Amino acid sequence: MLLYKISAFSRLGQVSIKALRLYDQRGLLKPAKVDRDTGYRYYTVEQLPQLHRLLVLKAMGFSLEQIGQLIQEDLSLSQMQAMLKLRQAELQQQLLGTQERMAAVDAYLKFLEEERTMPEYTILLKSVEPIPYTLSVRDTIPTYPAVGRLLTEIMAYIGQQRSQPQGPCIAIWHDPEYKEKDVDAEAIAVVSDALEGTERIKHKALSAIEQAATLIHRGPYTTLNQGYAAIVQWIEENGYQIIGPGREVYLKGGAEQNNSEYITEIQFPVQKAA
Amino acid sequence: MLLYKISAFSRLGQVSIKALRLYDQRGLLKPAKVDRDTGYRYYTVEQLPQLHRLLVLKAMGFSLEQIGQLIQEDLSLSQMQAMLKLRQAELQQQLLGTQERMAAVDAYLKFLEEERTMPEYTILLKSVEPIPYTLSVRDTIPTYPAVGRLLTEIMAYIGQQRSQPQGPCIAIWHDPEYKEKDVDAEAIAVVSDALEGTERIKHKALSAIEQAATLIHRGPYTTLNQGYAAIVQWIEENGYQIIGPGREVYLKGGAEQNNSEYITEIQFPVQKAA
DNA sequence: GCTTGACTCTCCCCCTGCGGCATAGTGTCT
DNA sequence: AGACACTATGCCGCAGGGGGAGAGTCAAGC
Repeated sequence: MLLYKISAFSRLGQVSIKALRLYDQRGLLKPAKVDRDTGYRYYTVEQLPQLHRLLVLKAMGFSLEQIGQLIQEDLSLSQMQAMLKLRQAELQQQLLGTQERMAAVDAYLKFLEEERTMPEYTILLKSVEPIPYTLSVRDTIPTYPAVGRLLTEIMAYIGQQRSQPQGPCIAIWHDPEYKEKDVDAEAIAVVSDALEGTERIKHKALSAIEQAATLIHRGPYTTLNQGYAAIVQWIEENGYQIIGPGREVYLKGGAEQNNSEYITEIQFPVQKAA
Repeated sequence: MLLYKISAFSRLGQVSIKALRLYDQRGLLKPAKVDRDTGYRYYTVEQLPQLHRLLVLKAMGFSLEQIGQLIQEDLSLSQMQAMLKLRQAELQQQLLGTQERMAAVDAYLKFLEEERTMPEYTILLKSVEPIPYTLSVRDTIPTYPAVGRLLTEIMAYIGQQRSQPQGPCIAIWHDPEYKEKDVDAEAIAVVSDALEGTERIKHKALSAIEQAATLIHRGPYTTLNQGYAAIVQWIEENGYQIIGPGREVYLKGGAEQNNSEYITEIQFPVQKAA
């Protein structure tokens, strides 16, 4: 049987020498013979079909470890099918991921094309972690800014209990639609675990948001509506829909209405529209 | 200005501490202040919008190095657009790659579903490297196996020149369709660079194939038609079309017709059908 | 037989974007 | 002052090899 040295075999199989050595090391394709003295690897053409199979599986995106299992001789048909289906699902996931990235790039390009200026807002799709310990007051308030009074109320209670907030304040707007007045609002402060609530100030956990469109707004509260316009437009243009109440996170804020240094994060739970 | 330690800032921004330290090191997001003595990093909420921008770009799939360029303050609109378009093209490539992998997995699964048996042939889509120095005879021959005589002719010439073939023999079938007789065939042997040709035995370079569907067949030449059936079916089912003459590479072969140990690679130049 | 140049071997570092772990120094609360 | 939670740096690992160093081998020409 004619033996080929590694470079000849590499030309026959159109695979790099480095790759062949790696496949040997990983046990995917052992040379037909290895010289005991010199360590030289020798291959035969009989191994080309094996290499071919290996490359086919690699072209499907299997990892070398998976390929190692797949080229076992005793692999049953159903095992093969199971791994293929798994790979199919993974590829589907990857496809969705790439498509989302594409959509984000496209949207950004479109924005630059139309506005001819760097965007003031960048919308980020992300998951929002749950917060296990919070104090919350939910009430109907006359106008949006009035949520400040609910927050003040909670902060007063926290101070009275000789404790401190453990993170930024949060507001949740429960109305399914925009309302000018009589807003169903919830004010939330993050607290340490030991602090208990009252009848009005309830202790609760704030749930996570699997997928949220988020935006960070800089400037006074009076300009928040610009941020809302941008995020709602983004959600529409990117084929998502709002599936829950929006949140505002007061990363840097206070009681004044027009302090231009405030920083607020707007979060909307969304999902891909059908 | 309120300073946050790294874990607090990591919670605010929903980014791991490890990532923040990496971004610092790569110059993507330097902390507002670093304690000279302890090395502690301190961040401000002002940096949340920056982090946000960074995450947006990351969600588009940019590498950290690219992000480093993209968040320069003096980046012009057109530079931004150029990088976005580049990224768009890369993502498009990635999308095509994943779709091809999906198609390969799907085809394999479908085969297993229908045949309920491990396939005898594995078709691999790959590029074929050019071969710079070859001797070639092209002629019309009565039947396919008669190409052996052309090859014998070339080998005799090579031996006469006191040289040896440098790789496997190759045949190219130039007929645009299958023909029973009077086949337009080309026989090719790989030689070293110095060897010159004759009037009949021409010295030429064998061009590369950008994308070829390839299959490795084991068995006598009389069973090659099974391999052809499999590869043609695969090409049709996977939405490709043949765009050039097919090749046979005699990886292990000889003059006999029914030697069952022969190994032959079949190559068809293809492209995605419109 | 000897030299030369082309191959081949094994090792080690590098790439990405962090996660995990080890070890040592800090901050804060009782 | 001790305990515990944080933080720092630094090293290893990941997948699939690429690149290169340093040393040993092979084949051909003289």
